Amino acid sequence: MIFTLRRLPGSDDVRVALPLVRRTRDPHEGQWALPGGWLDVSESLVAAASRTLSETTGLAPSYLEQLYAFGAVDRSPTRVVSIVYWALLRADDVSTELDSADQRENVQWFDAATLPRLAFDHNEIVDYALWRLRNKVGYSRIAHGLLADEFTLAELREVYEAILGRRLDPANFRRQVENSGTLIPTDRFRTGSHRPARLYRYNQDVELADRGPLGDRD
Amino acid sequence: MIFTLRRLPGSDDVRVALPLVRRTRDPHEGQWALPGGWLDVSESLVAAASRTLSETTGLAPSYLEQLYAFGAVDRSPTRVVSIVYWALLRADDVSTELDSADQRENVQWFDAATLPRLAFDHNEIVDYALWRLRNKVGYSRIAHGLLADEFTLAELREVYEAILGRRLDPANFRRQVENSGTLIPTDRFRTGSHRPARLYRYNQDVELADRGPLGDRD
DNA sequence: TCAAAAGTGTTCAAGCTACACCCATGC
DNA sequence: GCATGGGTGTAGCTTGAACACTTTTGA
Repeated sequence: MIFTLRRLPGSDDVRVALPLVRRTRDPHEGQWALPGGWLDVSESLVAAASRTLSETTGLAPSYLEQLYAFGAVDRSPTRVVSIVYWALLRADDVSTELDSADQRENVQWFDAATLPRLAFDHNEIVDYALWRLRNKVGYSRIAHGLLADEFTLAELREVYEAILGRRLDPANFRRQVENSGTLIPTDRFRTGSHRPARLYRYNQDVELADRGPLGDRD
Repeated sequence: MIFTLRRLPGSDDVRVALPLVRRTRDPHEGQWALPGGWLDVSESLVAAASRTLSETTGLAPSYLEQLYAFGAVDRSPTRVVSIVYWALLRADDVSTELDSADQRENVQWFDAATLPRLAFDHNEIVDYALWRLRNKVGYSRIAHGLLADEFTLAELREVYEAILGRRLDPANFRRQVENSGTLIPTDRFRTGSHRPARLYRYNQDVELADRGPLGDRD
């Protein structure tokens, strides 16, 4: 499951988007489904997730984490246990790649809020992943995975707003994120419209204890 | 992975305890390991976890949740992917069963804080599960899974203290848990020493949004 | 000069912490 | 009576929400 942000063409809104693949074989042929693949005998779970991701989008994720193992007996005609991972892609990486994606005609990007009916139990999986994403944005720095190295506070706030689905007070957001100690101000500014905004970087030193003793392994 | 609470014989302290099984075959023969088993072709993941649990302890869990899927290539001589579940048992259920457990000589209960070196990567798995338990006690009502139907606030606080590993202020604990709306006071009291303490039940109606859209399924 | 975003200050309410204090029971 | 845990009250601090306000740019 791959998430990124896209600016809606007609409006100023930023939305969560994800790529789906059209099924070309019989269980649910023609329907859209999450990209997936089989685990190789000598391949770790993350490695398999990473490989599948790259086969679908041609990109390396900026964040990758196990979501859940789905194993109900009736979720597929044949018995399948899916160990689902979710990933974040930076918007600028995606945009440089969109043209080639057009050529993979069986891959298409969708707005996460308005998905069609998907194959298998994939709608439930997406719902759960979106719930995790919304939760996690509050207590970890995954927003970083959706931004370039340097960004303004307004851009960071846009990410939070897209994920949480509601507006945040710019003044309070600034203070909260500044006090968290995870941001380093640079001496560069983003100009172009109105008053220039200071650019920030994420502080790599702060441990987030995001995943507890699991850390970055597995 | 099975958790319960036990009162230390010598002291008044309550500690988190878990059962381990002694390996009787070659990878890590003789070492202690988490109970586990193979997934049947027509068996859901929870069902397999539940079955393994009952085969180990002869008991049904009061709480059962998927922990994580471990799939590093080198975690076992042969390739094994373990989808680990964790469970809670009520202390009183366990104590009625302890005698028969003595007969299963390859099963033994350990204090979670002072475990020996376990087989495979099982120490890491326990660490991660304990971290999840500590986190989760803060925002969900899993403490319920370690208590009888009716309990005093002091007993509930003991559960929190055992899991978190620190003392809590009785006055503040009372207010927090009362204001959470998850407890229903009964008109019964626990007598026997000093002033009788009111017994409480958990309010089954409150949704905890514990696992998000996953709910109790899978 | 004006619109609009960047950035600062202030107030209010809610929640948590520490701790003093009263209440009811067994011994 | 008195020790002890059950239970209540309260002052101080921190955090977050709301919103008024100042600053700096492009047009």
